[in-house]
Amino acid sequence: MDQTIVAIRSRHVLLHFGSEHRDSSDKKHRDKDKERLKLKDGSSDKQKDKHKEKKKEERVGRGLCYFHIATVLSELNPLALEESQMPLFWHFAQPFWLLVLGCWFTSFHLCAFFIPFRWEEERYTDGVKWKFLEHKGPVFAPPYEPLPSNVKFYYDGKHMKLSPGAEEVATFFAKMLDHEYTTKDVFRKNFFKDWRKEMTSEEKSKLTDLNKCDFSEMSEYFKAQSEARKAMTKEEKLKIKAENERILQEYGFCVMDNHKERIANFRIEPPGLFRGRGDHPKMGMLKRRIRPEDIIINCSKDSNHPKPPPGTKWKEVRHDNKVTWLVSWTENIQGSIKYIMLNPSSRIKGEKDWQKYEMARRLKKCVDRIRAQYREDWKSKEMRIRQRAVALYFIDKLALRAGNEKEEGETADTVGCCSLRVEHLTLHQEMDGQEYVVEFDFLGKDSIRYYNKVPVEKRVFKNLQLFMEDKEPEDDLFDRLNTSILNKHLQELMDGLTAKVFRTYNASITLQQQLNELTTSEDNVPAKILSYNRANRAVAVLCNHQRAPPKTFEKSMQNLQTKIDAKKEQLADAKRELKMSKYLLEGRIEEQLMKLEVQATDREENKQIALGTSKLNYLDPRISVAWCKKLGVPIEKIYNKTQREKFAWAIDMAEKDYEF
DNA sequence: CATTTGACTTAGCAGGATCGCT
DNA sequence: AGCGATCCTGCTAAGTCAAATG
Repeated sequence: MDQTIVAIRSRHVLLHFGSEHRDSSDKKHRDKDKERLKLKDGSSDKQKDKHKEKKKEERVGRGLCYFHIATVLSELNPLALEESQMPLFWHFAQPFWLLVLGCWFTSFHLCAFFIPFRWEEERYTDGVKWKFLEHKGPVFAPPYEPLPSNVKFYYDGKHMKLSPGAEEVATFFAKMLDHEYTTKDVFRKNFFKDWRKEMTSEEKSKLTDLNKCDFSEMSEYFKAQSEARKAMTKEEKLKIKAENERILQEYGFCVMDNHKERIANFRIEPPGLFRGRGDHPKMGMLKRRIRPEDIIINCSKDSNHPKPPPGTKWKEVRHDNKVTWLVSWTENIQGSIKYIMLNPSSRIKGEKDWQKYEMARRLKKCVDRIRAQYREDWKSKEMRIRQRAVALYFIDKLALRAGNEKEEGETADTVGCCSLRVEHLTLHQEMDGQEYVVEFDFLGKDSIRYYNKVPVEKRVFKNLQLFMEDKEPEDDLFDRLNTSILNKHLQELMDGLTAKVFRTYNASITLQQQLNELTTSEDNVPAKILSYNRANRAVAVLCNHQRAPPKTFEKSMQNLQTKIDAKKEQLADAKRELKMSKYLLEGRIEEQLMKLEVQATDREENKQIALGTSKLNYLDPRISVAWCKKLGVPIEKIYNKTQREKFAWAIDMAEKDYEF
């Protein structure tokens, strides 16, 4: 039994383990385990008391709950704790038997229990997200290190020593010199304006023209630094790695309601020059350094509050358990709030993710009705209803985003469905032998171009003509519609329905259909994976998830082709030589050849498509898990380690017959 | 009611880490 | 072992959407 897990799986008890385990069915160990859940400074005593009160509340709720071994053992069944060292049985209020035999774990490895069961009400009512939250606060960006005196800055050909404040901002620019955008007017203008704000009055009067600034020595210095970093010895690199690990251990985790959880982004964003995506009017602006005085800490009252660095203060410490963030600050470019939150592997994120897919599955049940409804609405005598219906058709059919209005001049000019303008589509009565074709061409999120030619139904076409009548190109296509109106309508059609649910629904259902169509159990594993990637790709195309072709694409394709050719040769050789092992050898080479060819196809088809986004955000992971189980594909071939952590709930939950 | 704010998800990319070959 | 190719992770911008605000 050593190093193994004894777990009896009923349909409703699912266990998930870290990599090191220790028998904790022993009571002594159990107490130790409880100790280990605390952060360094500890807080479990207060917690324990609180938890007694909480027990009842936590048992009611609707949702997927997962617990640590300590939670399960100490909280869910205190009786069993006393009575038995061995398998614990307990009977929950409703017809679900939960059963746990034993478990191993150490303090450094999270051992998560996933216990999906039906609760009767909300786990926490009124939007309460947690009862206990303790963390160490953020890690700040390292302070600015002034340049050595031999690295000089020149203005109009003459050496000039900059004040530390001005120098720091100058280095930001110097580091970007190789980037194309430092040549852009808007970038330079914004940068120079913000740089001047950091200058002393003397510098301000001298430095009046960015074109006369020579950052080349700075730039060279940083390049040399990065070379030096690469050339470091193994020991030095190891030392840095160890230090990073130490920081991770200290600041990278928090305790939320008895779970030790990984924090997603515990490091504060360092200062630098803002680079928005696409044609952003604020590119080049100075993103200022965040100090403790800018930071709002969120934690529970009864926790050990994080301490600000010596000699500093937090802006505020609050105890808001209606939100999930641990730390926040206001960023100076857009004035928006940034947060430190938990890792996707955390309970709070996993639960939310699961809910998202459950919502999409609810849409599946009534999507026919909703489609019938919006088709009916194309004929409405009210313009606003027709617009709403056509927009919804696009969102459903093309998986467009909702398209909130944006403040003009504050961000890049991008649109989604509700914010489409007349200039973004062209109507073709007939095109390439098809009738009623709509040609879309606009920039969407992240200024990614959406280009598509879609045949639509006649009624949609006629409506579009109507909406576009007497309008200028820059006018809104749907002038009687916005996302708020649309979502209110959707809310009436189905509780909790919003525009983005259609993206999730259509993505997931597409994956499921494609997997069914493309894969057979007779295929070998590489062929199955090719099919999986193709199904994934169909979704990525639907959602318009693009990427820049990898810089090394052509070359890597060539290399692969070389390998294929070599393999073919090898196969021909083997066929010529009539040896005993002929068949075996041939078979093996053929298999290798096929593998390579599959790889080539896959890569070619994937040139400009990014699969990651849909995999991570739109595809119900249970579909993939079920597919793997059904076809005997190891889950590791589909999800890497991080992804398996994020989708642990699905991996444990979904059986091979799961249907989205 | 329109507008703003706040909290949260979704997004592509750069560069570091790891892999697999010679 | 060294090296290029590939994979993965961290980063942070840019969306969605509901609630707060005026």
